[in-house]
Amino acid sequence: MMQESGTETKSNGSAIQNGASGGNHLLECSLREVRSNGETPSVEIGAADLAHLQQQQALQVARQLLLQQQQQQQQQQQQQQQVSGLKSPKRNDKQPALQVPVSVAMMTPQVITPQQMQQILQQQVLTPQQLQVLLQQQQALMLQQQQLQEFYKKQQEQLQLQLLQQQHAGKQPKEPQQQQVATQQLAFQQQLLQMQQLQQQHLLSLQRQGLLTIQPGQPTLPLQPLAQGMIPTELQQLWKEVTSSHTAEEAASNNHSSLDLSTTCVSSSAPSKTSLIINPHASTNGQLSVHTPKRESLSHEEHSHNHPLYGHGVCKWPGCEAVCEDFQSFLKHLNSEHALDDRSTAQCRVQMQVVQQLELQLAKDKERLQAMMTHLHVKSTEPKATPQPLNLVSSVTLSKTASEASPQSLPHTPTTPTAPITPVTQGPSVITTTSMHNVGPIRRRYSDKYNVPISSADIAQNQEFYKNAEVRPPFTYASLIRQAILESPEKQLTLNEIYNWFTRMFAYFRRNAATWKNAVRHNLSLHKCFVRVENVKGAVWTVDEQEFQKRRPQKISGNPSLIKNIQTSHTYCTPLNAALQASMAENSIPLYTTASMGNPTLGNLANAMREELNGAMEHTNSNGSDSSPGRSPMQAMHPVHVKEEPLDPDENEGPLSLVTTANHSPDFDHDRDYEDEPVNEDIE
DNA sequence: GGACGTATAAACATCC
DNA sequence: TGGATGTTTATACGTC
Repeated sequence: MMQESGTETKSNGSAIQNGASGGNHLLECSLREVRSNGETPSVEIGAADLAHLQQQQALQVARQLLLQQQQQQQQQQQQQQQVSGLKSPKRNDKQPALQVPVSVAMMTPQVITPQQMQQILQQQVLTPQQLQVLLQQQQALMLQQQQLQEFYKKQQEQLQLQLLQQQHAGKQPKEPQQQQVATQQLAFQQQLLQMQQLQQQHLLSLQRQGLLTIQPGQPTLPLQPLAQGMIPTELQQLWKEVTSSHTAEEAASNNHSSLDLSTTCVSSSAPSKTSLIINPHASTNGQLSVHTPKRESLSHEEHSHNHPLYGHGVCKWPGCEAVCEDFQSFLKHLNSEHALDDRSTAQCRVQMQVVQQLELQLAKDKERLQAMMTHLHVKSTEPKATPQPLNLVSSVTLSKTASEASPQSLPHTPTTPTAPITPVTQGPSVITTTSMHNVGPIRRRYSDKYNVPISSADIAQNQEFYKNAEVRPPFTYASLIRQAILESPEKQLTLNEIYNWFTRMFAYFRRNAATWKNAVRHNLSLHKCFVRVENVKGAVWTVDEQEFQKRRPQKISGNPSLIKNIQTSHTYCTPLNAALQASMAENSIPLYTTASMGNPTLGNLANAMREELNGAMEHTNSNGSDSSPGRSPMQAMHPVHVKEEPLDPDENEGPLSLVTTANHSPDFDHDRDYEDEPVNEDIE
């Protein structure tokens, strides 16, 4: 037992340590690889060399600029002559030829691409702090670059527009216009050049700080197209999946087609409903039309059901949550507030990163799970001989299609009583693929380890996570309903308010409403602890705590081994949150690691763990007398339960699954009786 | 193997 | 009349 606890704590601690750097996951991985390899940079170049190289590069860019400027002017002159010489309007079709030929170097001032970053990391030994500095500066530069790029594209469009007008007019003097165009281009290119130089200086400063060394064999941060540098192949795919609909909508509504993101999205090969929205034939001059008959043929109702950015009358654009009464107003809101501008694009990128991080986290947790299972498998196969680790893995990697195809036949809960592993019971691994991809109403069983009564602290700590990630919360319906009711000011809610709480608190319950609402109603009716009260407004539901406690008696009262038990239970309950936090922190998910979870540094996590432990001990010593303002019903019920114990002695035998028992293995299942929820309640 | 708890699905009744 | 609400039953699964 103690050994197991120690193992848990230890592994958890390592997870925390991994997350302590707070840096990019990829960087961390690379860093760890580097460290594990024990490699050191073989050759370094000095600051002077770097500066020299960069100067040369800048000169080269400038030369290219001049050359392109000349070519461009020549080209435009030719174009003008052609346009003025020909009467056919078909010439307008060749507008793309008027695209200002932007040098790749121009569009990509020296920004370190992820690949470059990895290369660098593979050669350097950087501290997490250095990495963070590097990353922050890099992100700032990327943002600047992105803004410049978009500005440049707007300029291009304006130029095209002007040129078009000029061509249609056909009488305007061409030379001044052309000069103006050239002047604008030159000015902007100078801006870009300055930007590039700034970034070079930034890199130089990094190099001086010892954050960056570059091997002479390598080009100094080769200039690559932005699209290649910032959106690797996987990221593009991810982008397609994640943002296909909304970017398409935006692209259409804003009549833009030049943005890389939009085009990337539109070109997605994955069949999606948005492919209907976008009329492929409506493209004129490479631009998407705003409204097409095909698009209008889809009812708003259908849109409102399908649009990932709209749900429950609320705009789901990250950080928006504007209330839109109907889909029409939502569309207006979307077009007005989330038009294709710098902010929206930046938010898209952020979202993209979030998704990427989640994917990374998933992959990492899968690995960790595999390692844990392998470890436990080896240990536990000795006494028990029917482990099925492969099944466990396969259940985790179930595809959505497979899950939906034959939900019953698949091992959603692959644990068998004899299995030494409880696969999906690690805290973070609540984010299983099955739950992530579980769309249809799949009948699945969650073990009691999942169906734990909710803890206010649990939900508070992971609130943001469950709000955003479509992960099934590891709590029973009854616990969730109770939590919803108790969270309300008057400790009573109408059914609809309970529904709203579910959808508000858990992204998971924003799907399959019929299923879970039915379950909610079923639970309300089934459990005596939920009391229906006729109110002025109508019927409201309240919680009868005594009844609720009857269902889950606490063995804690009067138990001589109380302290030990509390500690034991704490050993199990802490890793859930800590592991979840560590996992999040490890993968640097800012969304979930800021407000809701605090700063997931090693120190903070350690503090949190200590506080939890202290809370448990205090709670133990106070013997259930709770002084917290948010009175925990559990704690409040302790005396009541003492009274009831003689009435139903059998309940003492029952499991006390008041706390997530996520990390324990069947080897110590007998300790479940001692798990206690108020440990978490105290924190809140 | 049975009791128990839970999830899911469905049928049905009632009310607005 | 249809949807929301509430009740009840059946079934499946996991744990003890």
